[in-house]
Amino acid sequence: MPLDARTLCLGALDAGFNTGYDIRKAFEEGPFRYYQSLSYGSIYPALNALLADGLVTCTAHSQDGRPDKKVYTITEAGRAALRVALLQPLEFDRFRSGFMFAIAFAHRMAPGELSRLLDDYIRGHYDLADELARIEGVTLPGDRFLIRMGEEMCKAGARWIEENRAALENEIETNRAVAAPLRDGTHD
Amino acid sequence: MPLDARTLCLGALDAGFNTGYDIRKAFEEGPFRYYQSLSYGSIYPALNALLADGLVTCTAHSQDGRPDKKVYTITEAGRAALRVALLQPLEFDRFRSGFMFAIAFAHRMAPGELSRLLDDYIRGHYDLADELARIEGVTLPGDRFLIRMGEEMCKAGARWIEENRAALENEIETNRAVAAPLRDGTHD
DNA sequence: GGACGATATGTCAACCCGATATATATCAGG
DNA sequence: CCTGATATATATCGGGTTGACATATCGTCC
Repeated sequence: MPLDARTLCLGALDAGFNTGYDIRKAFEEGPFRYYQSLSYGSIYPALNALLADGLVTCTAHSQDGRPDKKVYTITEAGRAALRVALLQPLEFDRFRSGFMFAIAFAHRMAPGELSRLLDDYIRGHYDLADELARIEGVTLPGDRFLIRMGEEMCKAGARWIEENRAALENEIETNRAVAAPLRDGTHD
Repeated sequence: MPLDARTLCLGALDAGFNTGYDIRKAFEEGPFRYYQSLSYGSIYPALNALLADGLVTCTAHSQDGRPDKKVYTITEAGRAALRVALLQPLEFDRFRSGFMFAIAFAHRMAPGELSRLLDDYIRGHYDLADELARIEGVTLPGDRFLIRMGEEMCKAGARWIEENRAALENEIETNRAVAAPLRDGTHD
C-alpha cells in the first residue's frame, strides 16, 4: 500500500513540523525530501481531513499582518493511526527514472550524445552522494541510517556505471558499424 | 524535466509496441516497468494527441468480433520529437519509498516491529535482484545495461542494510533504555 | 526606495493512476 | 459441453497530486 497524504502529514507533525508551511518544507528541503514528496495542494486538504477526524488539533496564532499561523498538534489517536499505517505491509520502492528511459534508447543516439547522457547520470549520483555526506545535525537514528544508506547506494551506482559504460558504448558502436540503422521490431 | 505521457508513448512505439494495449504491457510487465509507469488513462489520450500532431499514424485493423485493433506507427517527426525529449536535460531519478519513511520513525517502533520492517525491506531488494537476474531474451544493449545495473544496486542495498542494521537496532534500544517514553518534550 | 526572498495561507487547472465498462475469444476444469 | 477465468482491445471517469498562481506582510541587501 502506498502512503497517502494524510499519513505523510501525520508523520511530519509527529516529527515536529507543525504548520502547513513547515510540513511542505519538510518534504521540499527537509529530511523527507529524499524519499517522499508532498505539495500544498495535498497538505492543506489533508490537514483539514485530519482535523475533522480528530487525529490532530489546531490552534490559530494570530500575528499582525500575516495570515493566522495555524499550529497543528498530533493527538494520541493520530499517533495510533500513524503507527498502524507504517506497520501495514508497504509496497516496494517506486522508482521513476527519465535517465534510464533515455538509456534504453542508447542505440538511437550518436556516440557523443550517449556519452554526455552517461556523464550527466554519473554526476547526478555523485552530487547527491556529496549532498547527503554534508548533512549535519541529524538527531533521529532512522534518519541517519537512511542518509548513510543513500550515500553508499549513490556511490555504488555511479561506480557501476563508470565500470560498465565502456562495454555499452563499444557494443553500440559495433552494432552501428555492422547493421546500419535498425529494424522497427514488430513482435508477437 | 520529467518525461510526459506523450514522450513515453513515442518511446514505446519506437521500441515496437504498436497498440494502446501493447504499450500498457510494456510499462506493466515489459522492459520499461522497472523505471517508468503509464496507464490506460494516460495512454489513449496521449495517442490521440500524438495523432493530431502528426507524430504518429494510425491504421485500424478490423478483426471479427473484437473491437478494431488500432495499430500506431511513429513518423519521422515523431522520432525527431522523441530524440529532442530524451536529449533535453532530464530531472534526476525520482525515488519514492514508503519503507524509508517508515524507517525514519524507527524510534517509535517496538524492536520486533523494526526488525520485521528491515527484514521485509531486505527481502524486497533481493527479490527484485533475482527477478532481474532471471530476465532473458533482451536484445537492446541499453536495456541489458540497465537490468544488470538494477540487479547490482539491489544487491548493494540489501547488503548495506544487512551490515548496518545492528547498529541502528542497538541505538534505538539504548535510547529507549535511557529515556523511556520519548513521546515529545512536553509533559502532559 | 525598490527588488527580492521568506513567511503563511489557500485555490485551481492540468495531469495521472486505478478502477470500471464493453465485447469477444480462448482455454482449462468439472 | 457448459462454465468461469484469463486474454485481447478499446475507452472513460472519479479521485488524488503536482506545480503554479493569488494574496499579503516583513526583513534584507544594494
